[in-house]
Amino acid sequence: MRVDVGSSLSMSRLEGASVIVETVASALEPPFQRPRGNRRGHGRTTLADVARHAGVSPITASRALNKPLLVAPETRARVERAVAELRYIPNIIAGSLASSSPSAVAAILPSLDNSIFTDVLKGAVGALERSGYRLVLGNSHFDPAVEATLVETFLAHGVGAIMLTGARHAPQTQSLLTNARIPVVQTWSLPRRPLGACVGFSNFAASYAMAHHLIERGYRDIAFVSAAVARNDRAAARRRGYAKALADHGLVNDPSTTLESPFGLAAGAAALERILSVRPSTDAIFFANDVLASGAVLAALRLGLRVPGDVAIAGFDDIELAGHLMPPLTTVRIDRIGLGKAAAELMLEALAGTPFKGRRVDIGFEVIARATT
Amino acid sequence: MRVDVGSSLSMSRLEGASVIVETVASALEPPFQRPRGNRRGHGRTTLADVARHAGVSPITASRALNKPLLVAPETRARVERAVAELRYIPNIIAGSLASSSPSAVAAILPSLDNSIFTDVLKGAVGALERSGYRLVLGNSHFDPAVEATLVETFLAHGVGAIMLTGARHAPQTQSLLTNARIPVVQTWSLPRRPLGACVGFSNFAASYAMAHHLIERGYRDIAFVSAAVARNDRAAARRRGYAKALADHGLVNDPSTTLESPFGLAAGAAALERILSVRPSTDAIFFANDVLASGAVLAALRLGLRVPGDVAIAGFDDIELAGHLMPPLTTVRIDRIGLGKAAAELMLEALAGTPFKGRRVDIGFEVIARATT
DNA sequence: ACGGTAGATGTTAGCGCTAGCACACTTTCC
DNA sequence: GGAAAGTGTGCTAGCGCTAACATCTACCGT
Repeated sequence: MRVDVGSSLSMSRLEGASVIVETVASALEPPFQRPRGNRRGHGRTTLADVARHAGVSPITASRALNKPLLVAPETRARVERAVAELRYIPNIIAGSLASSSPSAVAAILPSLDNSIFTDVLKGAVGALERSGYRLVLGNSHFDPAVEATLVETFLAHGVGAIMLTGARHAPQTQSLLTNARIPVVQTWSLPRRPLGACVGFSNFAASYAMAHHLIERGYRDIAFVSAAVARNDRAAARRRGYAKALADHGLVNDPSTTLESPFGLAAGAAALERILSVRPSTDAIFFANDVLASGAVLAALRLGLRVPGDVAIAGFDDIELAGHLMPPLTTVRIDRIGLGKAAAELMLEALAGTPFKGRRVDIGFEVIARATT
Repeated sequence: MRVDVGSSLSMSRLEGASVIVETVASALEPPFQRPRGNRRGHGRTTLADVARHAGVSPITASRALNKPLLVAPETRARVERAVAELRYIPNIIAGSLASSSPSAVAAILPSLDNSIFTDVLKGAVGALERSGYRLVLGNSHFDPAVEATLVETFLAHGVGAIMLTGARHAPQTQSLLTNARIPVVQTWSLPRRPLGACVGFSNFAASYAMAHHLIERGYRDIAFVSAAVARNDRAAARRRGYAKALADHGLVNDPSTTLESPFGLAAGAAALERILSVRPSTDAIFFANDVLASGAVLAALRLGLRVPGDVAIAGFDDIELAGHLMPPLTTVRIDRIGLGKAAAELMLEALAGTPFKGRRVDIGFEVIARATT
């Protein structure tokens, strides 16, 4: 295994000491003995310092900060004053080691380039806001091996729950997760037998619906572009939904106009040009994500192609840009913020003890017919 | 102080145990005594278990994993086998408490909605990849109070260095940072007296250059739109640069066409309409970020306005969309990935002991004249 | 042969914090 | 009025891991 790159996003709650501006920490160093062999030379203020300053035991100081209701108001006030005067910053590392209770949950996203994932994040952060759990985020770059390493890292850091994207994961990921016995939420799709719970929608059905919409509009010579299906089970499901719709209506599904594409506006533009050169009779292109579709719409404008006159274009996701394009893009709307929120809430419920295993939350989808079809 | 929402992105290095697929952990639980009063009922495999299984002392097992060169190859192999067989996952929390050495650095960004910040992230993650430090990311939502709380949280978590966005910070942030005595890198601007080091460019000069470009092209009735300057020192500096350029060329700087705007394509569109209604004679609009400018270009297309015929539009940042618009957007290019990389490298150097304080790295800017002006 | 040095492993003592219990010292109740 | 049930605080003993030192073995040169 090699170096792994991940990323984490955390949300946290921290009681802040009001800050006294003068520097007092060293002046107030207690004159008492330090245990010999004390290794910390850096002298960061500890809870013991605070306790001494407040004239209470360390455990009382700890309680005053973490379980204020168990401490007499007057004692608590003394501790709080000591905290402020010493500019005490708790050592959360030590705290969570001692209590061995998770203080964070993790989410692993395949990318941060696409705003669809940051929207999910937004929803999750919102739901976690008042929970007391931080959210740590990993970026798997659509690589199952990186995902597995991230899972391992997060387990090593003691997260209480993990949110994954998609239904397909490395065997190692699954065994790590099973072994760790922590709640897992899969997002963006609805596996029949989720690892823990899942929140998503039927990518197959959504894609089928969009393909159906195109066929209904009268398009007959349709092309399809998605991300590489090998690394992306959502893209794979969308391609299946598209293929099924074509088959159900007796249309040919030409493999030469069923493309896999990298990500980005430029890639969408390239796919458009490629398809029109491979098969000029194409009358509609269904892109399995809006960034590609937007790239194509913008390219059409540059090339002087009329949309949908010369070629219709449909997308998937309903990103902000979709509605601002000229013409505005037909797409499939997914409530990404709701998805993130639901996933986070499932994790919180699981951490609170609610039965969780096997729950499947369908957030649905909506075909938004705008002007590119 | 209140609940704080942040976010973190981490990059990490973790030696992975090769995984044996059958579940062996419980079967291999050592038959030996457990110290009485052991509080952990969950039975996660510890390093002590591994050591026992390998027939060595815990410290040797620790060394075999963390300082392999200090351990005889044969012993190391035994430990590694034990790790694999027991599916041992190290407890990083405990490790970093014991060693009290930082294992992460933090970056605080004002937003994840704008791809310019995720680009910086990309650069930073790249530089940190092989360093052994994780990167933790906080999202301040352009709020200095949230930033202060994030700083506090990160200090509580023991990060070794912090990267901030912009030059302006709450007094509390500054005092926390001074007190913590850890390296701080400020990004996106070049304060004369940085808290630690800084990496950025002159927002004033870049903005001046773009305004100069517009004036040079013959535009005389120029408007300016930026984010709210009160919460964004970069926007403030850009507005000053714009104003200076106008003044230097004897042009009027009409306050009624100097706008502050929320973020997003829709906001850019609204700003365009607002300016053209307030002052129909406006011949150019300089947007201090590309998302607003792009929203305006797209809106112009919808409204049937010719760009630059009816109104010229300039942006700032050079996001991907800028080059794909029709017409492609004139903007200021910033090497954001390079910025993130340089900032991360500064942190690493500081952690390695290189003198650091006061270093100012100018990454420059480049006016990209495309077709909207 | 000897101390000397390097290499490999173990012993001890915490890192800073918090469960779990123990211990006053109330307050409440029949 | 005495047991029962709080309330507030402190002590002890770790959480799982690792720094620092101590050992304990080769192996070295002179």
